[in-house]
Amino acid sequence: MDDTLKIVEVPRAQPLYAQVKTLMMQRLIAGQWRPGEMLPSEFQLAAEFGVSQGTVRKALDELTAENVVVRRQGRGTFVAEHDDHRALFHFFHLVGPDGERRLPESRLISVRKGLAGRLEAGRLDIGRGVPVIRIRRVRSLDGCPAIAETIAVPQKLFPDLADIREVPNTLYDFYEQRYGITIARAVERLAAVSANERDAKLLEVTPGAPLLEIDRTALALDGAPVEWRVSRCVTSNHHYRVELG
Amino acid sequence: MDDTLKIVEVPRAQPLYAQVKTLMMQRLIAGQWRPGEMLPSEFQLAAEFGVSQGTVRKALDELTAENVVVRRQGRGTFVAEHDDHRALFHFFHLVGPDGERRLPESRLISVRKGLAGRLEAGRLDIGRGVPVIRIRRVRSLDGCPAIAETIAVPQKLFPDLADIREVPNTLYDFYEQRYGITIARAVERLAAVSANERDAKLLEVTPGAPLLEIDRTALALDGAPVEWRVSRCVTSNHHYRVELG
DNA sequence: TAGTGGTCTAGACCACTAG
DNA sequence: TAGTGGTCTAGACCACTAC
Repeated sequence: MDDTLKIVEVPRAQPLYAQVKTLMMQRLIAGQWRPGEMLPSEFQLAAEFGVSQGTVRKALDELTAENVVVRRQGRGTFVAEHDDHRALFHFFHLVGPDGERRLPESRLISVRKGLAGRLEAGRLDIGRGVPVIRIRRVRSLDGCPAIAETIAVPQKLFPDLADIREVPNTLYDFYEQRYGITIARAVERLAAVSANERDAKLLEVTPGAPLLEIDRTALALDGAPVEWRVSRCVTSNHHYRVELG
Repeated sequence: MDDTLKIVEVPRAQPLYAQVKTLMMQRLIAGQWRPGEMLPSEFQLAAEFGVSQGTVRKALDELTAENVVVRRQGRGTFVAEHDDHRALFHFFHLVGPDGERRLPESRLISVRKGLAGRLEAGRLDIGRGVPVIRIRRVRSLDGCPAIAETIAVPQKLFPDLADIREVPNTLYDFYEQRYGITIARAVERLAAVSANERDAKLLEVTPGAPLLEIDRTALALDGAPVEWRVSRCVTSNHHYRVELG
């Protein structure tokens, strides 16, 4: 077709399948394909990009491995969505003594507007003094308060978040549905700290008790940081689980 | 060939490439292909297994993704080895404030024989009272003692380990070269704890100081647990880094 | 130059899903 | 039954490595 994008300009700068993958990624970032939507079939995509079905498949295989799309035999290829299961499986690593994950319950403490401090500015890659929204909450596991959480996001990306009365338990699908922001990846920094007075009150432990601090920066599809979250966790009944390849 | 293994007995119980992968994995576990060795080429493997080159490639792609083999264009496919880089990159997650990894230095405290207690028996999947070897050491980062480590392994798998005077810094390549045991995967359980008297002395902190406890079970190629390691870490100058997909 | 893995194609058939 | 992804094949050419 005339309006088909020419992919190869300088031959073999990148493999064809990588170019196709980049083009599809760009559409996903631009919101041309929305979460939950079905993508065109392999043959349609192959025709559109002017490559073979196998090349499209290789690009889709990589996007599948990165949890960007989900493929279901007989049904089609869909843009990945943030449901409870994904939140729990990919972004929540606290498990009980049995190794089983549990979805925590949340109690909202406050939602406030503010201006980015040094740390927030660094983590969110914005300037100091830029408006942010801060959320505080306590999350419970098995009925016991276990996680004291502070969340900071740029106000620009989440315009009316500060006016929200009830914040849902799993935030990432909320970000996606209400603000069109998909959390694709995250980096966590873990350290052991001592509970301060406030932690102690919220988590019902003695001041000075050891807590696991999880400092998470969450990134959107395009790699930009969009949320900074610090969770202080009681680990007497739960632990953080990591699998190493 | 006459002695070629027939792969398909019940057609399509598993995809062909998965069967090929399993067969190759069995050879790796049996030590028929040793770490560092070169595997036959795709075409040779395809001929041997009676499948096409593409099917072998798919199996090799998965083994590559699992860090079991390493492929180098123009050279061949090799059984993965435990070098310092792999130890650092796949099995060591403590990084400095800049996010860079550093290889820690080790000071050996003791190597002792003993009998498996309840926890050791559970983690190593052996019976209580089975002979084990316990290693204690302190590891330093940037010259400061930062990790107090206790390691337990079944004596049966590491016959003369208790007689060793000097234990090398990176144990996994040592296990591989001396005992033919390849560590393929590991599961870590993280929690925050308070330093006891011994921790405090070894790590030069005050008793009660918060420490990050890393409880790791390391698994061999066949999935059997072969090492249990508990590391208590000072995280005032370093943190444990996790990337979430 | 020969041998290896890396890419790309074209086409076949199977397994699953939905109407 | 039609359409989708999943598997498998056969063959071509390229890029890299070693001799």
